Amino acid sequence: MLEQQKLEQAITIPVPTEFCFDQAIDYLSRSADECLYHIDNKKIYKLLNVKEKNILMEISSIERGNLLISFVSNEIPSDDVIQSAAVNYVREWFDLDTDLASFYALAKQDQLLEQVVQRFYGLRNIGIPDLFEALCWGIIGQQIQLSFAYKLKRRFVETFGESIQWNNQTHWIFPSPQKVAELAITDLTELQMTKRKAEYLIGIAQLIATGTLSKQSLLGLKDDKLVEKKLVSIRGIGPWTANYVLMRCLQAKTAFPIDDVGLQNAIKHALGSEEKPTKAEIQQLASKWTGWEAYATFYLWRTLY
DNA sequence: GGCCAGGTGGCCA
DNA sequence: TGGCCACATGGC
Repeated sequence: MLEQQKLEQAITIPVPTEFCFDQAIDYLSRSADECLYHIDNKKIYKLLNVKEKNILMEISSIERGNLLISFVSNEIPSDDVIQSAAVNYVREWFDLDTDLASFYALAKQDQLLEQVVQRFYGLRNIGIPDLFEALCWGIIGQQIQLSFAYKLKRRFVETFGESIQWNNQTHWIFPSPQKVAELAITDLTELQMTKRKAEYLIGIAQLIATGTLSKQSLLGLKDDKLVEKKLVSIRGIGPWTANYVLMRCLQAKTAFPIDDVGLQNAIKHALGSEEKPTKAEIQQLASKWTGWEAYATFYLWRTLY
């Protein structure tokens, strides 16, 4: 009975050739402190807000590697708008619309990427489709170790986000810009954010809550350089965060956080070098990645964690 | 206890 | 533009 109800509501999403669900699962499993989705028995559970409702999705891999979205929990949407929002979210989250063939062709000829793409074949640039979440995650991660960044994010989400209970598990959704816009600095410094980070997060929440900044408006700009310029003009967003958000949220293939210390370390290890590469050396290496800088970065990061 | 972390803003030439 | 430097906080 229950099984039948699930099947009626399930949606199949076809996947491209170079897609590997297990790679996505491995990537998504990299931190025990991750709180914005839950993985159990190769199924991903993710709370999504559509039309003022929090809907719990279950994403799994079925025959031919295709993805299946089922809606679980109390609210099972029959609404087309909600269903298409879920499909769009998953397509963006797993970057299913990119043809990776030319990236792999390029990587085959590249000393740094050759081994890496073999090891992570089928890995997609797993994204953060929500702009506010992507910006916050970038800012939270500035200049601190990733393990601590996850802890800060968890505290932030569990303090100011919403949640539902299902199957003995709490499922969280990222705090809304409206909620964060009204916070005081001390609300965030109590979580052990620095004062400056607290200012950045609240400031950006206010820009989004008032409609001054939106994903749609950024995507409406003519090219990615303009988006970068717009983002960098916002307090708390420098070149690193702008490119990080371009690559994780706006699916910009040429986004390249060149100053990233993780990228430097990944290249150092890949080259078996004693020292981190200089910016000029990275630029030299990246000159062969034209059009695929974001994917190259994402795959190199993957070698670290 | 010192150095490092998926940096940024501000100041100075 | 490009180069310093203060900033804060946990991890190792």
